[in-house]
Amino acid sequence: MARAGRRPGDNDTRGEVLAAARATFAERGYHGATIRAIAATADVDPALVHHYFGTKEDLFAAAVRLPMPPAAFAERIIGPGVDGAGERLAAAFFEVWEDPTTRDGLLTMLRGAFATDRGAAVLRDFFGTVMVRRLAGELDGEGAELRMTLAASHLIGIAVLRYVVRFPDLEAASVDDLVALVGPRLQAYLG
Amino acid sequence: MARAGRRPGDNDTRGEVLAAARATFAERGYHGATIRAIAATADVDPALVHHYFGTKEDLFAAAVRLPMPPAAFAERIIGPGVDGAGERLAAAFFEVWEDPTTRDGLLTMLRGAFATDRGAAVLRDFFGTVMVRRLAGELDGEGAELRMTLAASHLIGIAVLRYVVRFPDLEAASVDDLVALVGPRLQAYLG
DNA sequence: CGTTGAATTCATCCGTGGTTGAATTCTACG
DNA sequence: CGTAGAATTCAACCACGGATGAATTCAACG
Repeated sequence: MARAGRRPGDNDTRGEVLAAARATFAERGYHGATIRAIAATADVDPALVHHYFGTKEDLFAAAVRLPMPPAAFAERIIGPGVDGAGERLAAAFFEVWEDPTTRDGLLTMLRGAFATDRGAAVLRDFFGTVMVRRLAGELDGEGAELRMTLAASHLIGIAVLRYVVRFPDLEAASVDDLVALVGPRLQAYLG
Repeated sequence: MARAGRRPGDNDTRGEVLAAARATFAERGYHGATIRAIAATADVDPALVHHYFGTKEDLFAAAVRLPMPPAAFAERIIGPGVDGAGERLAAAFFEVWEDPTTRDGLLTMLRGAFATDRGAAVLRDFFGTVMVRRLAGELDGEGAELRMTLAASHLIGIAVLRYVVRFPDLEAASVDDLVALVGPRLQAYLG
């Protein structure tokens, strides 16, 4: 079925391919996700994937999506001041990770950091530029950058255990409980 | 060079292959590490790898090494009581991760958790049985298991950023500084 | 020394998966 | 309508990498 040639009607196949790529990268990681599998998910020929996105690495780059403009993200955390920034950070973190729209893109980025050097670089950049440089700039005291990095590392670890490894205790916990527990620990690093 | 047949002398080739496997898995992850690359590192024919360790998955299982008997590990942390357990946990964590002997095995386990379902299961088991069940059992208060899991997640995150992604701020920090900063946050979860 | 078995390499097979260029079907626009 | 170009599939190539079975060299032991 599905013979050669353009399909009738008005359709956004490119978008479907991209969504399939996100879902597949998120679920199986860079190497585990094959172009063929992505194409199958999008119900499309593998060649079409290349037609739209070029090489697999290009497709990966297109699939990595940040939840919101990084600057806005940082602003939202630190804008109201250092007080309560820990809880705001935790809340914002879970907000984007729990949203099915953005989760796949984030998972793709996180898993990518383990799969390819370029993926690791993406994560380094994201954290370096946005989180640490911008947020740590507002903090007082010694070693603000290191403290900010440690706060970020905690969130990374939670993402790993809750969304990748699916550790039962963490997967079962409610977001409210998590924010209540994690927020103060983050605040301890920031204050 | 290296013609067919047994090599003269008394040598532990099997051990060298295993070490090469650990190093390669640690550096490139499960999929990135090829049997051929491992064999080349050990200066050996690929077939020999299979001869000793069977399938690639078997080799991976052999390469994942825990730093010490998990029970002993847990005992060391919680044995002296809840007081100071946070610092002891942090110290023990960095001890095994900074030791080049054990680091490759741990990296293999951590990266493996991202690459294959089985790898994720290994990590789940390790944390589930040892860390959480054993350690959380000694804690007081509500949600001891979740709190313990969160403490563990922080350590995982640090491992990711320091040893996998190689985030500069974290890589540059001294172990003493890290223990001093992280210990109290872990203690906050435990107490 | 001769024989057995372990250690090691050789040659090769085969599946998987990224990639490509040509062919086919549709839409848009004159 | 006719033609240009975009969307889509077809068919195939080719490299990489895991796996295997036979052949070769050495050690151990009688």
